[in-house]
Amino acid sequence: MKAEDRKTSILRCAKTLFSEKGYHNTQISDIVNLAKIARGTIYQYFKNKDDVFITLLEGFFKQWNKVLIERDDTLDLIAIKPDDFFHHRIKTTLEFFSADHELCNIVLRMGVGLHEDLENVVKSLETDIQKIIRNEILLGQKIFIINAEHDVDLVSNILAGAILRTSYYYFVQERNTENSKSVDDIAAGITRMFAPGLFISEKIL
Amino acid sequence: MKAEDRKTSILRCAKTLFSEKGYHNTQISDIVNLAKIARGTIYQYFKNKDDVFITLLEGFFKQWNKVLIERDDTLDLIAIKPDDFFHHRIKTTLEFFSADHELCNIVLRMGVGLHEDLENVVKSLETDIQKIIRNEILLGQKIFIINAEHDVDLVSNILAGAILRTSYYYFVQERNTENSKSVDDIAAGITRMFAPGLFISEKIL
Amino acid sequence: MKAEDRKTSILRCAKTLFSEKGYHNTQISDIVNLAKIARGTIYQYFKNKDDVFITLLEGFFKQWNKVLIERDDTLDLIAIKPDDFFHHRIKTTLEFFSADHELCNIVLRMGVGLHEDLENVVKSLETDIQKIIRNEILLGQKIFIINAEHDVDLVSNILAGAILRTSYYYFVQERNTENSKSVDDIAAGITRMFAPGLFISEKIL
Amino acid sequence: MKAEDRKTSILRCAKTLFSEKGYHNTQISDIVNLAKIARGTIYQYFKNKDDVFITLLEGFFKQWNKVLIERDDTLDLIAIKPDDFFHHRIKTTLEFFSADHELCNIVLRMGVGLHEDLENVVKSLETDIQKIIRNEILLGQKIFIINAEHDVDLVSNILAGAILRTSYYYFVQERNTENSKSVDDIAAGITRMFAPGLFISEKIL
DNA sequence: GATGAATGAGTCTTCATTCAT
DNA sequence: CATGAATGAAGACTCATTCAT
Repeated sequence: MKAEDRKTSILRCAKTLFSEKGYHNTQISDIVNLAKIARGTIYQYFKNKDDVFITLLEGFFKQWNKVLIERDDTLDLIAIKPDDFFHHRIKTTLEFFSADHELCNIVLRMGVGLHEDLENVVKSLETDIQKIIRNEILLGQKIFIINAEHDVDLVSNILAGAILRTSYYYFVQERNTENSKSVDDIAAGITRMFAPGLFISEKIL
Repeated sequence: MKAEDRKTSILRCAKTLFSEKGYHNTQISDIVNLAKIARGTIYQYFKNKDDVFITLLEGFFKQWNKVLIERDDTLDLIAIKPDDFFHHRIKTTLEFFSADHELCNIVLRMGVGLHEDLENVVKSLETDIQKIIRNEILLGQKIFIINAEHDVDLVSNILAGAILRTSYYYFVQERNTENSKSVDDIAAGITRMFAPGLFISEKIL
Repeated sequence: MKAEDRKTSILRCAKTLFSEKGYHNTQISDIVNLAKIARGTIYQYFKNKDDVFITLLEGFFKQWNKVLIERDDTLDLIAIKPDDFFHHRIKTTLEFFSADHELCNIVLRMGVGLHEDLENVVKSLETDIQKIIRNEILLGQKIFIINAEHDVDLVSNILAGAILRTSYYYFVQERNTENSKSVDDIAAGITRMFAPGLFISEKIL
Repeated sequence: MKAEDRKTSILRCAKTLFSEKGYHNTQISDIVNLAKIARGTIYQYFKNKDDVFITLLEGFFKQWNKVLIERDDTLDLIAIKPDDFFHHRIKTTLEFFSADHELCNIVLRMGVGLHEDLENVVKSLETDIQKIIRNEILLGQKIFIINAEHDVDLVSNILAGAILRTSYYYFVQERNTENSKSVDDIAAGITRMFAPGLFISEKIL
């Protein structure tokens, strides 16, 4: 197997296990067993266990960013109505989470209670998500489509919390149950909830 | 020292440490050192490390429930306007989190990646919070003050996510920084965000 | 409660527990719980855990010796036939074991794998039993009722082993099952087995 | 070192220590020190301390059975006289014990006062030995060479007890003292003791 | 590159014993 | 004498990481 493929295969196995059992309860032996390689081989591709985990998280964040940008290219950013854009963004993020419930589980529930270093990686990831939302809101306020009364920090945290928890609920916890919901429905529901309070009313009407 | 006091003292020390370092990186030795007791003493009061952690979480949930009920007694539940009640509930919960940022940190960030048993305790705690919110919303819809269009599961998760994340942001992460905010302001901000979309408009006006 | 009674009560509880669970798996807490006394109290009556165990074993051996001597007083040691005497002794010992199956269990199965000191106590106890048998045989050979061909060490060990194991089998293992046997039957069976080889034939016929 | 060799080496060291100090007083550190390996290495080959001990006992029993069967192949089972066969079997077992006095010591004296599981292993081992003897006697009775008056359970326990104790006495306790005896002499002595009572007289004469 | 045996620091947990009240 | 909270030495077991082959 080529080096790059082996690395990918290890990451795929690690993702499954970290998602199922969390960081601490996933042993190096679990990963190498699942990947059908020898104990020592994993250290040819990763510095240590933390390195495997961080590589996974970083890949996730890069991927998410990329998806957001690609999807925006399909939109007419001038003509679009504010709540349509809100809905589009929510939906894109939810689709991303929903496509990989293992990654979703790791980011939303796992990987905490780690060493200080790792802890910071996880924290900054959630913070990054919130920062991006924050910038969107700031922009919205500058161009008078988002109510300027709202505190931008507060609202970005509200949205981040709502999106992350909703993703966890529908894509991990209730996945494949009768309670599950389509991404469309979730995005529409979130939009319906937030739009009236978020956007300058005239623009909506 | 009397037995009950010692137990309380151990719990207080454990809370501080679990909050600072997470479950896995808090050693029994850390706890007994901070509590200034001998290694074995902690095992007179708790079956094992898990037992300490679970006792902490259970105490938290009971406490939260109790605070909610007590605060409701000060309200005229008949006369109060829906968004005032919403604001009151948000504020009470935020006050509770804000009063004990260590517990807040444990519940919102820590205690994951644990054994299956423990994992379930933590999960069910967050689920409990969401279930209580869910019931409030259901009630609100029945008495026509909350928009029946909203899916009750979705909205309760949105609110739980928003509240938990906001609490974490302001009470743990930004605590004592220039970004920090009063509970009043946060509650008002959350209400302002949700009220327009949540409540039947005539009732608000 | 008077001091002597308390000591007796502790010993009785300890005996039950040592018999049930063996030395290592019997905790001081088990004993004090069963005796309904405080943890520290046991140390008023015994130097330590070993002291409790040794007191028990020593009491047993004194008791056994006493019973043998007392029973012999009821016999006409001159007139008795050799196999009757053999039968009498076997029976007395078996009766003694059978009367206190807890003690029997401790002596025959438990209390090994201990500290060096304790180990020696247990060893010397079994050795004492064998030594006593040895002396009887030596005497029997001197007065020409026991076949002088037999090696006295060997035969005494054979008898000790046979008796100890038979006791364990019938009084501990098969106690209260359909396999159980009366002391009389066991004694008769052992006699029937040993008499022909042990005794000078003319005396038996 | 190859895996199988290492396992064997650990077992050899463990046997020496369990025999010298008993189960409870043999620490994992003692074993790894003697085997000149690291603390963790032993856990690559055995689940835990119990596993080492049980492996040892099981190996012993398999070995003993094998030796008995192999030795029987050298006999003319039709022509042999009953007391010769008795003598042969006693001798084979004694030789086996005598060849490995450490194992002998473990089986006859140690490994008691353990957890319930282990206790049962040890018990069933002694029971197995007795059961095998029992079957031989039953057979002897069926073909009219062993006195049918004897209770088969009783006699098998007598023999097991006599053999186990004699082995312990000569191969552990008095090993290398002036009291020690050759295997031949012990076997002859036991035969002389049991033959007259055990076998139908005509067959002997 | 791949292997897997070996390592040993790090942790939890137990339990006999002490001692202030 | 009795109590029971406190002690801490001791021991089993884990698991990320290394390294000779």
